[in-house]
Amino acid sequence: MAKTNKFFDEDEEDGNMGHNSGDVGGIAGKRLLSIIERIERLEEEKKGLSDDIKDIYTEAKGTGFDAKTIKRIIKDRKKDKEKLEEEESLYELYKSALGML
Amino acid sequence: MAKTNKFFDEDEEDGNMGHNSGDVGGIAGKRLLSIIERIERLEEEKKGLSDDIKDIYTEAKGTGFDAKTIKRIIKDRKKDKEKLEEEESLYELYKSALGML
Amino acid sequence: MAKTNKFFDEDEEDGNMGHNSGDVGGIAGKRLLSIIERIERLEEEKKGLSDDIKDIYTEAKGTGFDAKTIKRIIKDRKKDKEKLEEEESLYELYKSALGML
Amino acid sequence: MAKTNKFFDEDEEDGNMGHNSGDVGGIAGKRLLSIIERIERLEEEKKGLSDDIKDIYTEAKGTGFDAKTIKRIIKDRKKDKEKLEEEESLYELYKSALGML
DNA sequence: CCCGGCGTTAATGCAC
DNA sequence: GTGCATTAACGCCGGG
Repeated sequence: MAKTNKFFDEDEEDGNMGHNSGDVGGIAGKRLLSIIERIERLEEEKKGLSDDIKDIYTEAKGTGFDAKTIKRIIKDRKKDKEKLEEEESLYELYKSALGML
Repeated sequence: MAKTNKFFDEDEEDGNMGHNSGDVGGIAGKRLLSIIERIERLEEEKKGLSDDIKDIYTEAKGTGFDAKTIKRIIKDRKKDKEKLEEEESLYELYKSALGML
Repeated sequence: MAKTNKFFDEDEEDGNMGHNSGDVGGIAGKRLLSIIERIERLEEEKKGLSDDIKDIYTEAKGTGFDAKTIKRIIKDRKKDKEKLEEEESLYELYKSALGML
Repeated sequence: MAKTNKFFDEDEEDGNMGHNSGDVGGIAGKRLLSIIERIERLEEEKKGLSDDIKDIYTEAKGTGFDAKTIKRIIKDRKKDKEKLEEEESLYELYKSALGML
């Protein structure tokens, strides 16, 4: 097997376990489950926020605004912010190159 | 103008205003700005969560787990069990028809 | 099974075949294979074109041009062709209401 | 200027030209345009092929095949057999560790 | 030579 | 159900 993986590639201390049983269902399984559940929790929160945003657009449309144009404005504002950050990072880079950090 | 819009399509009460003054810069502008800022706030929170998720994957990789497989598992868990089996059986059927078994 | 599929959902004329054997390995399999091979052929051609494009970028870089900037130019030229004036005017209107001009 | 560029960074043979006149509008401009147009031509061809592929999927759906499954099959056929089995076994392992079998 | 970031492209979900 | 907007996956690229 080329790829390392959590279950089989580490040295096995326990010589008594059956072939390839490893940590299956054991500690690594618990860690894996923990990772998965943390991610799932965060994704649910993300989904909640997406729904909130969608609600705002729906409401805005209901009062006569055009959602597509609003999205475009938001994109513009984002771009402006990024441009400023880009300038900042270039500034930091130059300072770094000059040993001013 | 085909599309309704917040600024020009409503009945105008004030016959004295100069050309195109309407609500521009006034109440509708304030409402629009409020909408935009609420959305931007929520999108920032979403971005934060996305970053958190990315961190977890990074950490998981660092301890020997395979991110791609984890994503696949999470996808499975989201999917209705019946639908999943249906997809699998169709997949096997096609492979069988192609002599890929 | 909810989804229609080429092999099992059509009325079976041949009452002698085993349950669910259908066209597996037979005519539908041939049609499926044909579909797949046609798609694969086209995807190979696409890959060839992608490689050609990549070669041009490599050559351009070799003679002192900046690939990233060229890509940006090409994107701009594409966008120019797509621009819709109606959206443009509404966009300007909203920006005006926000004092973004 | 950090990045090389076709117009200003080369040694100037012609000492009489004004500051920064370089090849702008001259030979390098022609070469750049040629590069861009060659790329655009190839990208159009790519787009044509993409459309052809889309047509085949549409047709396949029209005769009862499932596009999603076909895509999965094509993906499989592209993938190295050994790598595919490796992925599958890791996937099964993770499911086993999670008690999803 | 590996890795993380980025740009492109495919897949999903949503609105009409 | 179809087209579109968002989101996720893939592959390339430059830097460490």
